[in-house]
Amino acid sequence: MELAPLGPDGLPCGPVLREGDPAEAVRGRPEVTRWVWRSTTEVYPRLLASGVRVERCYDIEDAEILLLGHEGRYGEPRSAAAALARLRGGPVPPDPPQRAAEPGSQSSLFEPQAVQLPLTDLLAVYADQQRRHDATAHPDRMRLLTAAESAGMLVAAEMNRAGLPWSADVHRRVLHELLGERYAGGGEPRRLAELADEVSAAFGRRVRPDLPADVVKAFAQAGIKVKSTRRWELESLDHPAVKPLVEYKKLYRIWVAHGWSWLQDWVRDGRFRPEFLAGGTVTGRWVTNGGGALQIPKVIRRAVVADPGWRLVVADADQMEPRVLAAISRDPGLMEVAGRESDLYQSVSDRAFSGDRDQAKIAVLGAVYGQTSGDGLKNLAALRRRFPRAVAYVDDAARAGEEGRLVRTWLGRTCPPAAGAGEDSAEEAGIPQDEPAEAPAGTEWVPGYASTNARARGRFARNFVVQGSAADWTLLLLAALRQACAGMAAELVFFQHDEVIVHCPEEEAEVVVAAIREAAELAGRLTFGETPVRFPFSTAVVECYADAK
DNA sequence: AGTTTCGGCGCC
DNA sequence: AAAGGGCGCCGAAACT
Repeated sequence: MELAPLGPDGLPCGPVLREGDPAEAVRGRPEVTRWVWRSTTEVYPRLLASGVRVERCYDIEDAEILLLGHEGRYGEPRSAAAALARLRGGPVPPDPPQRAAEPGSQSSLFEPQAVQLPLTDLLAVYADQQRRHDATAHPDRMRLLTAAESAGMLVAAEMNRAGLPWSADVHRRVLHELLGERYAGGGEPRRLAELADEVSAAFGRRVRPDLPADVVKAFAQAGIKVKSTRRWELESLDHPAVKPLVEYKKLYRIWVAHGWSWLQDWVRDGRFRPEFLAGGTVTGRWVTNGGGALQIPKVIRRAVVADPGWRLVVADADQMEPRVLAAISRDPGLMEVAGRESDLYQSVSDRAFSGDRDQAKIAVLGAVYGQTSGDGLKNLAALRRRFPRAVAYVDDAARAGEEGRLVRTWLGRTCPPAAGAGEDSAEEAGIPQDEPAEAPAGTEWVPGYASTNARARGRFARNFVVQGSAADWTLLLLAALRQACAGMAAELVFFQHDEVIVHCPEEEAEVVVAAIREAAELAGRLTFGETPVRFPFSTAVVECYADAK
């Protein structure tokens, strides 16, 4: 378990530590504020378990992933051992397979470790990575990115240790209200059984509402053709089974995903402990392993309750994605509306949609997501007239994605040419891969030239630059907020894309609220440089998560 | 019997 | 009215 101290200049300042207890090593060098190590997820939980916190770190393997991506070498093994092999010219070892998380296990604590490198080798990789930062398009931003993501990994490890305060009693009460009594044998609870009976009665025969094929067949026998049993499609039908069916599906979902067995598996000692993983996705958004922590249904949030005398500070970034688009595109009009803290969609609609906020919101999100039909597309033209640079920015990204070129976030996180949008998976599924059709040279890009897969890549890339740059910003936000909370009892306990929860004693709550505001503005300046764009948060100080907003 | 994919839906 | 991005999770269905 090798780690080395870094001086203020980013250079190793020995002596270095080869083995033994890393906690002792860190304790022995209190003047060191930054450590370099192979993997935060393997080192830092052990440090925390020993009561040791570090201010900053540099994660070699995480930086390797980001640098390989930036260099357009996405498929290559990203372990420190692989990086060293590339540096020294030896055979490159493949990455070890990933392992799924078990409920309630602090997985990375006592598991077999990946290949360890002697510290001198690790530092050779580190030095090489520093050189590779210099070779990127924006070295300062790339340095900020690897630093920010390392900081995010510290935050994630600390959140994993803290856990989200969770009242099992409240959770059980909510489940009982929604689902009714449980029956022995683990079958459906009362309310679901009743709804299933109503569905069957409406069809005149036994129908299992949880089986899409059965439901489609039942509608066909009733003379109604449906392509799927998605809710929006069902709700357009005129049939007595629709209402209980939709209600069943909603409750069924809660039962299977956040019901009694979930509670049994994931909540212990008043805490829900998912495993947060910073940088788990191509876009830089976080993921969680186990427990569906980023998909807690609104009704279940009733169970997130602060400890006695403590509060939850729930903070939600206001219209994050269009504000980020303003900052990265530097569209004058969009920067102007994003320079105010007031509702951005309302401002956009005042300018381009005669005050219809919903239309403006649909148009903006449609532009960011690459909507191909419907009202969003219709309103895209109005958006393009008023905010031409902003729309051009995402259009350019989409075209680059279609053509297989690299696309980057503001700080330099790079979208692989065929990631996510299905080129690989489509290929594995046997879908023919037609070449992206080229628009005639000199013509302006229009949708429709490209193949289906290329268009999917385009939508991915379009969204990537916004969603990913937003993730860049939130990493710096978290880092700043973590630092602000360092001297207090306050703990970060939850993070979900544009929303953060801090658990703190009641008397610290107002300080935390202010800290969030300051961290957001600092993160904006650090990430995007001088920009008029503001990044306001809605904050609520509550005892129960469900009472926020 | 064990593993992978699919359909659907939760959150942003 | 109904479609675009990301992710995880579940049971069933479809495989090997």
